[in-house]
Amino acid sequence: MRERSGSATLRLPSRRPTCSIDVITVTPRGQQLAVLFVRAQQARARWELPWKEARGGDTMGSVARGIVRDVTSSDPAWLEQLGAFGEGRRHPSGADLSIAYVALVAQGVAKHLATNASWLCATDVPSLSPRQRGMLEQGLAAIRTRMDHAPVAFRLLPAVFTLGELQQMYELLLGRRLHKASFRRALQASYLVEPTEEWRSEGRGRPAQLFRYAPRKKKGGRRAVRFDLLT
Amino acid sequence: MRERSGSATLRLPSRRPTCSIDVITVTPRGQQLAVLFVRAQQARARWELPWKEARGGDTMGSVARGIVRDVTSSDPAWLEQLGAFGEGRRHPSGADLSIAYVALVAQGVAKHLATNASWLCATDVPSLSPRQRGMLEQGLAAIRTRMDHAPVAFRLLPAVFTLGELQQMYELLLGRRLHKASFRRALQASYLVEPTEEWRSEGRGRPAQLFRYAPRKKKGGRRAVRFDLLT
DNA sequence: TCAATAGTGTCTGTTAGACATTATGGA
DNA sequence: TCCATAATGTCTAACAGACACTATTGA
Repeated sequence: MRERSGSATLRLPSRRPTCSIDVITVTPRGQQLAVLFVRAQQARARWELPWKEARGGDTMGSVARGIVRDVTSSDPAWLEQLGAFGEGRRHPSGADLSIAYVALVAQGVAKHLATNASWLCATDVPSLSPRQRGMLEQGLAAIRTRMDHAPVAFRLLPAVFTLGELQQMYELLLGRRLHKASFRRALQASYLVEPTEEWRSEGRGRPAQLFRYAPRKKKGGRRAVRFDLLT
Repeated sequence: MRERSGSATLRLPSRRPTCSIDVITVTPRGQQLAVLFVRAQQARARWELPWKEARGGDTMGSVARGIVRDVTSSDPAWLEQLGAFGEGRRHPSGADLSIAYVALVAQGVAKHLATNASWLCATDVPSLSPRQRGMLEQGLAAIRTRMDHAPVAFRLLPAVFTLGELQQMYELLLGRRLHKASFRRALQASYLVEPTEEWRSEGRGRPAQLFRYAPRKKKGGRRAVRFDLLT
């Protein structure tokens, strides 16, 4: 690395920063979101967000994806960088800075969870290091606000699903209730799903028609689905 | 740094990554946005986004703020992290990864621009390294989409301003035209400004009333300003 | 028949955007 | 008087959300 800086005064270098890649891995579990944690074998070990030391060789995204694969033995349905967290030194690794990623994993796909790994409810997370606590908070907020939910929701569902299941997935990701009629209107306008001939009965009540993900553009292009909709 | 990783398989470490802090510094200039670039003294030197090597000692945000101060001799009105960029090795510094920040500087505040620094029009940027090109693209997009424009627009304007000037600032930051009547309706509903007794004439046409930034909450709380408004 | 859930039709208040009109300065 | 710009009033189509109603199953 060139020992220059773009017109900025150069401080005396102390040392190269140490750097970790951390992943906030989230999965739907019933009516809630669960977050993936790991902890060391020893007794009284604290839960941590899974992380790995960053080295010069790999791209950050592939390291993050590898962490998810190693711990859950499944590929994330969605993976996005959250940002770099460096304030304070309080990270399980002691790294100077940490690049955080948010990953979404489909429900039940992670059959072979690593030992010492566990899904914990997002609303009741264990005590973490300050840096990982901030990452987790921002990561859950990013799921609610930053991502485009349409393509993700469908990757978290089976190939066919009821509109009720789809709405529940949206509500889980957005973290708020949606209005049923408005949800279906917006969905119809978005041309994202098409009905199948199948129906599924949950045991009581009227059976629900099954739909599949089939994005099409119609006249005037696909309308944006707003989903501001509140109950 | 502990030589462990959270339940993930550990690759053979190659070396600690080298890391730079880069800043996309943007300022309003007339009807356009201008971006801050620097270049080395030598002949045929390419323009670069200003950057500085990250060391263990400083927080990333203070390094980014220092870069803006050093080059523009003014404080940014807004500074936010864009993310970490590490794909490829093609950065002026040769750093393995770069933490990018986006900064907004008020127009005309930067009186003492560093030598070899220049504001270039955002729509006509020079050839950059692949990594910095990606950063710049995402940075300009983040200004349009990610930030909350209300508090920033006012920090980029003088203490009193016309509603036309305010709308132009919003249009500049959002990168699109707004509908005048809708803009003023939304502004009124937001309780963000209050009129002064002054008027300013631009030479021709009816003089415009001057307003000042005075956020208040009224009954039912401040309504969200949507500014989806298109001409 | 009743409970429970799926799906749909209608109504209303809100509002973005279009458009027109008035207000007020300079040339 | 004419033009340019500011500021404001009115109209309409779109739509979020509420509500009620029908449809279809199991108990």
